[in-house]
Amino acid sequence: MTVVTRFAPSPTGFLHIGSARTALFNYLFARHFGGQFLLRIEDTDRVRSTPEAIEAIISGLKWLGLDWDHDPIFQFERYKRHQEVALEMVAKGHAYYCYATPEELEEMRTLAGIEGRPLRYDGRWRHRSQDQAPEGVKPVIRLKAAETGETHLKDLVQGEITVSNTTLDDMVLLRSDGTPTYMLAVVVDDHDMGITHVIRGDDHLTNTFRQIQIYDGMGWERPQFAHIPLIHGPDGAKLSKRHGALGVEAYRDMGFLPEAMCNYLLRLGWSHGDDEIISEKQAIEWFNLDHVGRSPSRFDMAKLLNVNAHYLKEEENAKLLSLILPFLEKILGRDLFPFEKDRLLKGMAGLKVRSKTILELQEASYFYVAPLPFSRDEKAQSILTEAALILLKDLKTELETSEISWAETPLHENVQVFVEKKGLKLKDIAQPLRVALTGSLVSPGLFEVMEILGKEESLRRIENVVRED
RNA sequence: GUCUCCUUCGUCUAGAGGCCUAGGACACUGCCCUCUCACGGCAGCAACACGGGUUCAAAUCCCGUAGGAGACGCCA
Repeated sequence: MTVVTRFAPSPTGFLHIGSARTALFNYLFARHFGGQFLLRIEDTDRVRSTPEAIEAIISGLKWLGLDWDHDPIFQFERYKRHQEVALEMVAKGHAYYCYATPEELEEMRTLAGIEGRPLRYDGRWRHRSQDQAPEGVKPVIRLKAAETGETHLKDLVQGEITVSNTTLDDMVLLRSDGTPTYMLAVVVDDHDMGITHVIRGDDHLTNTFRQIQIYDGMGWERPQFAHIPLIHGPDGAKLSKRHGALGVEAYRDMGFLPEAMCNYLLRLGWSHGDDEIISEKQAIEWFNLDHVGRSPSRFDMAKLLNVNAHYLKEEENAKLLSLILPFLEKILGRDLFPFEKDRLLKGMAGLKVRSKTILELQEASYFYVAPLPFSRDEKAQSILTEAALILLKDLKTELETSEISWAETPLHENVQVFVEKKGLKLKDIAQPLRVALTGSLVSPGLFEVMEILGKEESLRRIENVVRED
């Protein structure tokens, strides 16, 4: 049997981090078994579904590299099929028309709440005949759920779960306007699409028992279910916007790499022994549902940052350059010259080990192309004492006249000798020199920077601070 | 309220009755490296929710208790 999984988001907002993980698990599971991963947009809520949200979901998935098979299926386009199934359920005696008004239902729930009963529909139209239908009320179609016995579910993550059928309620399958509810549409679509494994958030776990009633009523084979725990915020409560329930594009904008996001999300709730850094190839090879945990996990920005920093270090320099280019060109208000790109490319190795995100990388790299004079903060400025400036001036003269080749190691040696002759240590000139070259107290290694900037530019930068007074 | 699920360091987790004096990673602390900041290396801190069983032996199995989460819509 070929494995077929699906990701079925409702386009009512961005692709948030929990959904992204669900998509990732479905993707990996399908790829692991050489099966198919399908995308279905659940847009039956006509009021809340938007084209922008559809776009956000699709671009989010693409960014993460979770490519799906075939064209996406839009659930709303299948509403006739859903109606057909609802009617068939009525014909088979597994569903019935209900004429209760929304006000009536509201009242029913309030009363149940007061009396401490479950907040469920009481089945008042279950046994009434349609001749008693009130004038002008359009009915909904409700499931005629089993009232006795138990329903068993062997969930691939949660294990065996049994629920008494007395807790099931007669949920709405078809709304009074003829549109299907989620409960009906998922089941029909999952069945028609040949989904073999439904991997979704465990907020759907209790729904599953109700959905099983539809599979059974229609005589359809049930798929395998795997309900994965939700992601919680750092405080253990449901993930909210305050702590990370952002769209994946927000993480992209914060400077995270898609590989890092996937790796982090994968390890949240799933493990493979002590492995932490897992490539996509390896993830596909290793992933299955056996090692998905059953308890909810908390979103931890610090760990995400760490994983991102790792992938940043591994990433190719040219790729990183292409990621920071738009930022630099925007600040400078012009395209970069080839020699500037060249500098950045050479400097990338030293820059990327010092950055955790692309945003940090952008800022850290700016000095390589920034125009003189640098804007310096107070601390950097305070390093440039009179004594320091004299020292820099001497150093400049020394470097100008020296015949050494302008490369990291000889520069290091040369400057070393220079300070020692003055009875000083390298650290005595290091910070002033750094401020002159980069405008900052923090940067890649001095001599690496000097080599990359070249003799002319390095001396120009030193001259620039020396001349200020 | 009713039903269902969950519970190992602060966080993510390893752990399928003896390999557990409970391992790894992040975070944190200290040291080393050192021109700054990082990186890297070394070391440290730190957990089986609680109470009963079963067993020669339990983090692992069973039962309670507590705490947490989810579901209970003509939302998905």
